[in-house]
Amino acid sequence: MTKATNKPRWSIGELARELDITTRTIRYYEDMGLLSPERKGQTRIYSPADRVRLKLILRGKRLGFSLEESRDLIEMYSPDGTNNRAQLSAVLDKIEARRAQLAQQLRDIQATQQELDEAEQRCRQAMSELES
Amino acid sequence: MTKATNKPRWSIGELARELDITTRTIRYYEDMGLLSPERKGQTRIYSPADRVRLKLILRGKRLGFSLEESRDLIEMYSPDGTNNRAQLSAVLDKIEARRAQLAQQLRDIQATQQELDEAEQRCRQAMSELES
DNA sequence: GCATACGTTTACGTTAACGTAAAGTGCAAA
DNA sequence: TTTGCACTTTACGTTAACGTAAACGTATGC
Repeated sequence: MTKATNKPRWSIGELARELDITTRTIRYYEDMGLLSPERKGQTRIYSPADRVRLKLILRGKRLGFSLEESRDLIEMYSPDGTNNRAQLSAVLDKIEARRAQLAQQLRDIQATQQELDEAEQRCRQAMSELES
Repeated sequence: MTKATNKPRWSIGELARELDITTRTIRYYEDMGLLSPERKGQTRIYSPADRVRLKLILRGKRLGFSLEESRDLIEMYSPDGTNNRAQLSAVLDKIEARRAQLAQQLRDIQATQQELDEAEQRCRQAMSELES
C-alpha cells in the first residue's frame, strides 16, 4: 500500500514569495541545470525535494558560492549515478576539498567577529569619552 | 626618539605574488577606493597598513563579500572621521548587522559540514557494499 | 465578455570584478 | 646603447547572475 497523503506541491510564485526571490531567479536556476520541476502542461510544479534544492542553493549564495559550486555540492548529497569505485573516490576527494574551504571560512568568520568586537569596544569608548 | 627601524615596503608586484592575485586586481581595488598607497613618482609603494587592508579584502572575498561590503567593514575598523554621537551610533548599528550576518553564515557552514559528513558516510557505505 | 492574476517563452540590458592588450616610462645589466 | 624587466595609464572585453520588457496563454470573478 502506498501512502494516501498527497505530497505538497508549490507553484513558482509561491516559492518565490516564501523564499523572497523572483520567479526569474528560479527559472534561471532551472536553465543552469540546478532544478528540474515537473510540468503540468506548461506550468512548473515544485515538489518538496525541489524546494529543498532551492533552499540549498540560497544557503550556498549566503556563503558566497557560485551556482556552479552549489550544483557540485548538491550532487554530492544525492547519490545518483555514482556507482563505480573511481567515481566514489572522486566524490570523497571533493568532499574533503569542500571541508577545507568551509574550515577556512569558519576561521575567517571568527577573525571578523573578533575584529568587530574590538571595533565595538573602541566605538563605545569613544562615545563615553564624548560626554564632557 | 623615533624608532630607527625603517618600516617594510612592498611593490605592487611583490604583493601580487605573495597574495596570489594580479596587479590588475590591486589597482582595481585602489580605483574602488579600498586602497591608497604612497607614490614614489608614478610608482605605488605599499605600507604594512596597506598590506593589512588588502588581506582584509581578500578575507572578505572568501566570505562572499562584495568590495563595497569589505570597504564598509574596513571603515568600521578604522576610527577615522567618526566623531559625533549620531555617527558612532550608526557604526554600532552596522556592527550589529554584520554580526547577525556572520552568525547566519556560521549556521550555514555548520549545516553544510553536517551534510558533508552524511554524504561521506553514504559514500563510504556505497564503497564497502561494492566489494563482492 | 472582460479585467485581473498568474503562468509561459524570448530576448535584450545591467552590474561587479576583474582580464587583456596596447603603448609608454624608468632603471639596471650586458 | 640597447635589451629587458617592472612599473604605469587607458580602454575595450568578458562572465555570472540575474533585471526588465514584450508578447502570449489560461483560469477566475464580476
